[in-house]
Amino acid sequence: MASQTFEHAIKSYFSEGIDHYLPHLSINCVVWGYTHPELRVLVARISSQGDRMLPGGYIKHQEKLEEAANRNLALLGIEQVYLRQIQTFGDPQRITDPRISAFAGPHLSQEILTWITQRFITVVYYGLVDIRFTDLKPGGLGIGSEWIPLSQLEGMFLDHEEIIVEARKILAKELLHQPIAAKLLPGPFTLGELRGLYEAILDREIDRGTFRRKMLKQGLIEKVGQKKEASRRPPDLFTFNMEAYQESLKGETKFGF
Amino acid sequence: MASQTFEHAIKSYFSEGIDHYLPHLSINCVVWGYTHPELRVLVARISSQGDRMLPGGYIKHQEKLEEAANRNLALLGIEQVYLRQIQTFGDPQRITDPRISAFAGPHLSQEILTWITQRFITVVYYGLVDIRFTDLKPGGLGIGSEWIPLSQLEGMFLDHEEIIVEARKILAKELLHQPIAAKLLPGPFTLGELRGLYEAILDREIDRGTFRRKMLKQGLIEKVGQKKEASRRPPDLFTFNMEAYQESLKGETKFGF
DNA sequence: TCAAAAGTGTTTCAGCTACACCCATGA
DNA sequence: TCATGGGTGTAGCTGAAACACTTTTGA
Repeated sequence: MASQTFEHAIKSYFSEGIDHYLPHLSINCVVWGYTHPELRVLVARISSQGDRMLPGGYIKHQEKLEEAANRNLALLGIEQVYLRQIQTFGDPQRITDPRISAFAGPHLSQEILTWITQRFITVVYYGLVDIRFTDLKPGGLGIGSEWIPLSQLEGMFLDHEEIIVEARKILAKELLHQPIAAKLLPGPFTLGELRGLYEAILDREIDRGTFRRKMLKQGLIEKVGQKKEASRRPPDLFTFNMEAYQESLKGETKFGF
Repeated sequence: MASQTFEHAIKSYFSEGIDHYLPHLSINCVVWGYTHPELRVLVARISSQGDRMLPGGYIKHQEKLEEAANRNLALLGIEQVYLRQIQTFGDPQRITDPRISAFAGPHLSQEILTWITQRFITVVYYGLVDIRFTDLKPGGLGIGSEWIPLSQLEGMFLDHEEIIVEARKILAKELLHQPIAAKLLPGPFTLGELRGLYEAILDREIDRGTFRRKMLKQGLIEKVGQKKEASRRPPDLFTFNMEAYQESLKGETKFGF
């Protein structure tokens, strides 16, 4: 997206002043999206090479944690996203990255440099969005953002790759208890696509027949038509029924495979 | 336990100086124990009335989060406890409690008062211990600690009751995926006691026969003798087999009911 | 008519539930 | 002998897995 420097982005982020934020604390978000048949993560570029970091930022003095997460994501064009706090990373060693000075740029004030290199405890949220209805825009820390597949996590800043790996585990667990697919792929979708999503998250194959019966039996999705496709039988199209979805959250339904 | 004032405990806690700790950050622990047939939580008294808070404290500048949790628990006599981070609570409103000035005492320095009333983001851990092998000792913030049943959460400080309720939900979920009973009741125990633990956590009855077969089939517990008891058939005694326990953690075994 | 993916049917099996029945003990 | 809780047996249900079979389409 944008084509400014990371240094410029940092200055811009602190235009209000550093003392608007709580020291030692940061927010990071692992936002998941799905483009058949791949699971993707939102990352912010911090160099014109392959260096990347998780989207995030700092917390204002009178701001709730989730508000901070939402505000920092909104800077990238992600709004009204499903968010859940997953874990807080606070190892004193986590802020060491040899690239930090190279990225930051030579013209930052001492105040900002001190801020950037302090110890951070970062509260991590994960988010689920439908990539198809999301438009990224330049902004926030970083010089543009993008959706990258899980197989391309090279070059992540600090401990951000580790954070993503942890978030990945939580995602797999969560899938078995909550119908999170409804957030990643609300519809319309074919059962082939939905099954692809489950297979991507769980990292294994699922029998087609079993999958169809199980999903339909849950009563969370409903048929809305047929998809026109080339060279083969057109598959049914479904969407999640949001009323049934809300209802299901009350019970202890199992969504696993 | 001890019989000092909360004010004294606070002064003692800061004897090294406030600037040893990261501002705006605290640690709280929800430590679970089980005395047949009740689940209990460790709390610290902060008044001679029924006012209580979760054990916890602050984080040193070069200290890992889990180290901070362990250090603050060790002050109460809890050591080598199984700990897991569960959630971070950071609502700006969470620090308001009308009782705070009454508890703190009139002779605190301005520095300490400012510290106590700042905004805190608290990283919460939960712990599992066998109450039978635990000796509480006076120390830390608070004027003594005790194990209270879940039905007696009145008088908790700040949002600590809410934190316990959240931890309770996580405990119930966790039980289905990890053999956490091994930490609460390593053994020896009867299957009646173990079943009581499961029923307490899950808050429902479990069929005796089903429970026995399922537990034995998992292969995590082994018979070690018989218990002498009055007026009825003596039940078998079991312990967790820690080797099998460690092994089970690698797989994706289900421990649910 | 073929290939390909979607949809459906069916068999088998594992595991859980619920309940009945016995066992061992001290009063 | 009885009451009590512990241990065991078993019929029946549910649901998942695996695989075969049918359907629909454009090439």
